[in-house]
Amino acid sequence: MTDLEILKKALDLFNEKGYAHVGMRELARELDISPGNLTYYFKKKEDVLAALLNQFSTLNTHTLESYLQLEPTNANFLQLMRNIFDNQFRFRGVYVGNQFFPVAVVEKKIFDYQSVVTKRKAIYQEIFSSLRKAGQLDLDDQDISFLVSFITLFGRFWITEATLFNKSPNKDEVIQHYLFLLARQLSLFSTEAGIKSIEEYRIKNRG
Amino acid sequence: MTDLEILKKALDLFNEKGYAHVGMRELARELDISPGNLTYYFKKKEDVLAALLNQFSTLNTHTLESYLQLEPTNANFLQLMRNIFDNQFRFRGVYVGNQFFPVAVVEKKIFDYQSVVTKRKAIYQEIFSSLRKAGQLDLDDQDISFLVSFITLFGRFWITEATLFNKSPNKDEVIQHYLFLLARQLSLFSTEAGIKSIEEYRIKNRG
DNA sequence: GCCAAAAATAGTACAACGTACTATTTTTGG
DNA sequence: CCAAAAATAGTACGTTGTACTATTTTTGGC
Repeated sequence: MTDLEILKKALDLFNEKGYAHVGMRELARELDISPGNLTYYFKKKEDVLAALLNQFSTLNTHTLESYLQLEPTNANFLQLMRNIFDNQFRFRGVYVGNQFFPVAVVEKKIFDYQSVVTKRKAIYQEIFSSLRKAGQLDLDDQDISFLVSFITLFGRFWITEATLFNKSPNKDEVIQHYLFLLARQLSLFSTEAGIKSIEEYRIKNRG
Repeated sequence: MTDLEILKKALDLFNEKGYAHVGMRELARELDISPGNLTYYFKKKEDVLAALLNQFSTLNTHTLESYLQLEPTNANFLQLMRNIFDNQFRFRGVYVGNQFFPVAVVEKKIFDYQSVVTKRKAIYQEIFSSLRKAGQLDLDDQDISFLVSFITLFGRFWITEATLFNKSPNKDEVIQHYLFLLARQLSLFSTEAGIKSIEEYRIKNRG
């Protein structure tokens, strides 16, 4: 048995039933090991959650890095967001709201969520600034900080809204929906070239 | 002992510690009654949650009804949203994310959350339409449906974001912050008169 | 004002949970 | 080959939600 096998199965179960409704004994049973053995790999259930969050976080970091290689266009930005949305959908079971996080977070040991948020904000700030410089967006600094606040909240909670009633909604459908909303918001601050880029992205991802 | 006394104390505890971290025994102890007696009033912990949600829901309904008496201006709309934000802050402990709801929701017995969301969407649709008719907003039907989607997500999850790290943030501060974001979003679709109305609201509420 | 019925309160118990602890088996490396 | 380490299993403890029963208190009709 390896950590990765455990995390894979755990994520499946969390996605299916929700973190709160998956027990350590159940996870062990699904893995065909004893509960005692499971705690050998992860002493606390929270540790499983934290490990998954770290997986998710590094996945997003890679997604972001490959975006930063491309030229800054609205189309590329939307593609980035689609990829991130994909990641979020894959890890939707770890979006546990504010009921389980703080225990792990406030003590700042296993997963420093707060600093992740701070970094993410800085990155979006950077992204929007470079989209402005590239002539895709037409906005002032206040607009940027508004967009950053918007995308921080929107990009964090769309998946929660989407899975409130339905733990496994149609992936392409919901991502399409929320990406569409995001594109519309972006278009409100776009130059002509920026709007063109958004439309190009839309055409490319329809047919 | 009355239901209302129990709910009052329960909300206090939920706000302070989070729903998942308040036990039935603890709630009983705080009320100076026995656990057995508590279950006489609320058979399940979920029932406490559902009752609080109903309180919250009717409070919002009243808030909304008094708005509908006023003339449709952006200023009045922002005042409405401030009042709703106030309500949400007061009941922030019941915003438990998608971990505890579904059990009560899917079975559709104690609190039909899904229908609440549907109704709320219809109401916002109505509100934006009448703001358009009143010359406050300048938007087409697609814009309205965008704004409705925006405000549904934003209006649901701002409080979750605000309390992710800090269970009791400064109320006026956070409400000011998120109301400011909302006003900016609204201004993107406002007529001159609408923008004026937003500014009037802002002046009135700064002192 | 009594007294059965109802309401309210208390106490106990059970299954499930997270998890700590110990014992046992298997694998590893000099 | 064999001691050390890693991996696995088993057990047990405290806590949780909650079901159940017993007891006390309140109520309403005669």
